[in-house]
Amino acid sequence: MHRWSKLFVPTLREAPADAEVASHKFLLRSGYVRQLGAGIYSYLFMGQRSINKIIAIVREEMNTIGQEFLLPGIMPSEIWEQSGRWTSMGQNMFRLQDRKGAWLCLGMTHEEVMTDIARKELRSYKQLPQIWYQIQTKYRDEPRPKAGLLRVRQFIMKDSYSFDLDAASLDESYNKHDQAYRNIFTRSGLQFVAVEADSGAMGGSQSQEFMVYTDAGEDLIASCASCGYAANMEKATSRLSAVTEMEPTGDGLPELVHTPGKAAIADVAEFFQISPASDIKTVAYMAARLSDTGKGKETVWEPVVVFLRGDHFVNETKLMGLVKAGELRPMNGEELEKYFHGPAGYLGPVGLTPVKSVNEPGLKVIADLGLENRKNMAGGANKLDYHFRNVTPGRDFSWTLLADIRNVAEGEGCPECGSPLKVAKAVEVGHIFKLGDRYTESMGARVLDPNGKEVTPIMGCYGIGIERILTASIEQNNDANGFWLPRAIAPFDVVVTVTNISDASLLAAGTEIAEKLEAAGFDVLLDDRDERAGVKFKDADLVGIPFRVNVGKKIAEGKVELVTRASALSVDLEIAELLPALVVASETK
RNA sequence: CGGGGCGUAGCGCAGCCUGGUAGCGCAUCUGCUUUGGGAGCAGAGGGCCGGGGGUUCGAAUCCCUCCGCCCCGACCA
Repeated sequence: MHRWSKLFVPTLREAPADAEVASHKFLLRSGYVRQLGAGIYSYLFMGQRSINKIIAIVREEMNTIGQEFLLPGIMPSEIWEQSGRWTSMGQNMFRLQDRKGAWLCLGMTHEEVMTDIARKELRSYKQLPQIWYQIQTKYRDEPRPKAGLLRVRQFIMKDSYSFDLDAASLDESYNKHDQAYRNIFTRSGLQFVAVEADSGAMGGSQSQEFMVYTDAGEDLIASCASCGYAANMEKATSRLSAVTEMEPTGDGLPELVHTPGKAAIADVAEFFQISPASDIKTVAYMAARLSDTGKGKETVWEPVVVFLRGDHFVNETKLMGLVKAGELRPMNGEELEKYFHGPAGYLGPVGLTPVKSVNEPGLKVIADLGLENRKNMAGGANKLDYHFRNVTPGRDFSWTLLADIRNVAEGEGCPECGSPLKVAKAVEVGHIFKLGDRYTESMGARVLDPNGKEVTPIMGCYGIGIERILTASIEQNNDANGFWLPRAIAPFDVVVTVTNISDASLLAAGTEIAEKLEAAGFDVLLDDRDERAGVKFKDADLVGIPFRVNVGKKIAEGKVELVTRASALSVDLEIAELLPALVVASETK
């Protein structure tokens, strides 16, 4: 049992001005955390207690499938050079030199170290599979830390790594994590969804994110209420309803039309009296690709042009994956002139000569699936103040690749069942990922298979953001007065508020009740501060504790109040009824 | 990195435009009263006005520069 009068719980009546999202405000106001720098926070008593509870859940579930390690937080550059990530990680990695001038980095993830252990120690298929995990601080020099603990430069991550002999075995390791993660997030009291995720340009076959819906989130999730389909916007697809095609004019071939000043999609659509869905949107990029020039790898910028329906938007994550680009930027005027011979606003597909494969150097044209089987569309003529009509994809222009390259939009048909999709913001709390041999191959991890043949084990990696579980929970459970956490991750299960400690009998009764609850297995905070009742009620509402017991004047009738923070419901109970009532209440939470 | 904003007491802010040596609310400390939803009265303490440079008789205020923090976009637990 802890006595509030002896603790350091610096609550704030007002939120600091630079706190924007609910969890950030409340973490500060409740005295859970204090900020040291951009994306760098100290966890105080209450925050640390909550984090410890989250870690305990994670550890317990992970121990059912894997073995806990603790790897170094600082490491030499060599292993990162071997995996090729010393350069590809770029600015996100904190780098430093030791006194001898040797380069080191702070750990932002631990594939390299785990693989280093694996390659030095694993010799036989008989040692596989392995699942190794750790709960450890990660350092990432985020370009933009924000939203309190949601996006920071130092955070605690549970990261695990599996080593398997073959794909079937990796499936098992992956599925074990899937189940463990579901257990963890369920026990943490989060409303979450598992979604299909983008695997990134780094390769890897399958990837799933665990998301919690909240407006503070940075991701967009498309989901279907009727069949359960859910995917990150980076990956989501949809069914489109048919578009009524325009009637062809003249001989039905592309016809040049004078469209002075009609540069925007909406203007063009209005001019032709068509829906934007019948206009072809042109988006021109330069894409940075790592290219093997024969003498080492080099970044080259190549033109990539996307054509899609006028009412659709390019999904740059999908695009980067398709053309294997590390970076995209819009073409500048000079480049537009070079590849289109026309100005922005009047760009179009007719007359371009795309290369045949995305691996070929030269102009790559990606057409969105929404253009498949369409006809008689409008599109820029690559000439100032002119558009074509009667443009039929496939007949009047060709492409390097026909692919899903657009963002799905709210209301479009679910790819599985056709029901309207919903799009909502969410925060990522976990990610599971099949890596394949990306690291084991480059770093030289090999084992002998049953036939005595040397093979490369394949890996999976799996992460959980510890603080994000806390943050997401606060985002899901707050009101004007503060927040409430599920008992499993709250710093205390119950706060016993003695309304007036100058009444010695009240304090004695409160202390006795607190001790009894503690003995029954609850984590109890006794609010024995010399404050007015109102102050203590306000603080209790603020700091995330799910239950409160008020010990006040009703003690004269042998009664106390049990207040459930989430519902704000209060019941008067005989002291003897309190414990059983609390047991019931905390189980239904 | 691009765009926007902000740095004045622990927290929230005013003062800056139009230079004259810093103020309000909350918090803190003392005393009395009060004691179930952030109490009342009386008194007190607390500031290199983010750092450096410049203009000026004089700078929180004007100019230059650096630093920090927040928000919006490209990245991820």
